[in-house]
Amino acid sequence: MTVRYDRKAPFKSSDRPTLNEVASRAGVSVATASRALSNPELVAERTRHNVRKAAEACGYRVNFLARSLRRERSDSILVLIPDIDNFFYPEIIRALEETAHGEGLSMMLGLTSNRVDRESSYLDVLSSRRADGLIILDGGLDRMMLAGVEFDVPTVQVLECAAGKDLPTVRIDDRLVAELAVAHLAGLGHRHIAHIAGSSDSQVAGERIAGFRAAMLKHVGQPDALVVRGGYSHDAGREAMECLLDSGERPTAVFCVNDAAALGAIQGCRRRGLRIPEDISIVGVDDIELAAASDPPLTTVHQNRYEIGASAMRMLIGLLQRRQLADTDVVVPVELVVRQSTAPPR
Amino acid sequence: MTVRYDRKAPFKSSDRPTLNEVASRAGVSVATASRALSNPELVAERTRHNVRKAAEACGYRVNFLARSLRRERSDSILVLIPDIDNFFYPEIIRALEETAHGEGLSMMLGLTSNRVDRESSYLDVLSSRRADGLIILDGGLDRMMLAGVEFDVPTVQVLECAAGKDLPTVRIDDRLVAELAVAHLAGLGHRHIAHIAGSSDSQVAGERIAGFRAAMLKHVGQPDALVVRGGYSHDAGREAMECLLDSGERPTAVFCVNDAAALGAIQGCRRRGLRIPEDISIVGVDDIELAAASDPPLTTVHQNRYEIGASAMRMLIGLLQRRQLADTDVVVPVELVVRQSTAPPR
DNA sequence: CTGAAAGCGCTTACAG
DNA sequence: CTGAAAGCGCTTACAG
Repeated sequence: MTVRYDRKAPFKSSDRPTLNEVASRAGVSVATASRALSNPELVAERTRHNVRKAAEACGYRVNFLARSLRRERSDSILVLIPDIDNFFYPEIIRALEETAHGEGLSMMLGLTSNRVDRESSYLDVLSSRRADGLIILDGGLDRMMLAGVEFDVPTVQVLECAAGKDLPTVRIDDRLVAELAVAHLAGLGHRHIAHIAGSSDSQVAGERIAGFRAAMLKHVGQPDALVVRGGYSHDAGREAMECLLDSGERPTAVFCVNDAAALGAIQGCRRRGLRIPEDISIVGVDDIELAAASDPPLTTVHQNRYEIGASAMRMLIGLLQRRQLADTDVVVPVELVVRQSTAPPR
Repeated sequence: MTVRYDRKAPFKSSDRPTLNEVASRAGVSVATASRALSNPELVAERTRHNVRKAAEACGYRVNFLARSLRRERSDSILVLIPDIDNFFYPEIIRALEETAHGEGLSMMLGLTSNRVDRESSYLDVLSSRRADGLIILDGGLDRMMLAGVEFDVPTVQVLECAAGKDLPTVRIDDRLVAELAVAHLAGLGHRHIAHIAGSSDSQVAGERIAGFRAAMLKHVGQPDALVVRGGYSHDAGREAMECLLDSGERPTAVFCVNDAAALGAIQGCRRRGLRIPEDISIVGVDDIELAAASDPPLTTVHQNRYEIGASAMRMLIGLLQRRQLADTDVVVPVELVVRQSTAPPR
């Protein structure tokens, strides 16, 4: 490997061969050189061959900036996520990236910390044509709509897709998530089931609460089941669990809004001297890597995060190519995974 | 919020106002309009004001593709990481992104899965001028050098910076990491200390092994201390620990190559009926979020991942601006964090 | 302080 | 199948 980058001299892009160079080496016009490289079927085989050899000989690489300016598209996608530290996102990002890369698109990543100012500053990236489309996770669009931000770019919303009813979305059925969890626990014989919920401004949390109540009515005949506000983090789950136990409540099972909270809840139970699953059964949601590795391994509702990411990117690519929008609202299936954190009540 | 994007009609970029439009609204030439917007100090105050008003009136946004073509830089950075599922990377990515965004640069993210083909396919992004510079994590450059890939773009290597001695790097002192861990354990009175190491092709793993041996010699006077091959994952740590115990070895303390392996090792100990820290003390490296939340909270060598990412991006920005390269090899400090997974031997 | 002009490197109707 | 020409939307020496 030769590292040709010279740190003393300025990095000159003009040293690089252009299509002009290729064309003259091959003895054709730049138009023909362009065709030979980008639309080979428009050109005689002989010409094609000559141009390709010339391009290779001088190490030609197309200048995407020029191509993009001319074609009026950047072949780049902007992905906005609120918080990359969340264990939930990395696999979605991987799916997005691999799907984009497979189609020859680049992926720009923007982190918003759920802040409208960051979100709207990224819309500049779109409006300045650095990206052709937007994939936005977890309700960013909602916030922007509330803040009155205007935008006009092909967009797919992923999860937390509340307000933008009109935009294409990829999500899961959060009521079904709760139904699966409660049906499992009720099937084991539990009747005192509590729900540690997400933060109150989250649409996902709301749907899971509604699903929990509906499922409790259906399977246990209990309309006003116990719901505690918690959050999506380990700490939030632990604190909610400790509060719950300290308040004198003693459910035999707890359905937690996600795995992080469920793992926190397990820790909270332990601190109060309770064993899992002997004293309390715990169910999470997400099926993060840690769920299987925890002690005990966590029963949870699996989300296919790769599929969520891949669907979203495919949908956006379809939008950009103006294919029909048949699947304008994809619901990715979920599935209960039974492990050792749940057991019949004693 | 108005969603002006019309799904039936093609998305026409030509609907958008150009500098030409702004110029004629303001009654000046495009040259002056450009200056008023990009280099306001070159223009009379009156003119500046008129141009800005005109730009605002028609909702003008600069076309970055055109600007980039003209300026011969994309104001975009490519970041290549092997594996986003690793808990270690997200905070580095956040630091990279925030630092880049703070300088008005976009960040493109490429995932390589440690595969040379993916890595070199991303070099195309550089050579086609979609990005001005490269930040590469964890030895990708090494592999490419071995594979004979050529490239010539401003680059900063982060961690696992073996072969490219000549390129700017940001890393930690992996020997010091081992020294801190062993000194702590030896200070508690441990003499039978084992090391669960990383995979053998990793330079980081090699340095930590070397540091471990040196520290064992220094603090315990034992030159051939026990080293077991493990890996960077929870499972690898657990399996290594189980192997170690099953082989009849019974160290009183174990220094693990990272936190994931350390948490796995704790689980392995538990499965063999051993308590942490009463029977065995465990030290990790990284200080991932989980380290503090685990049971018991893990003693570990903290890496400032945010600083690693931010330094790398700052260094690359410096390179691109041809500032001097004084700090061409930054070593980010590490620090021992003592929690409850270590105690004196019984 | 301002404008006319050249040019960044491509792609693509339009003729031939 | 190929070439000459226009143009994507900017920025920046160069004159004035």
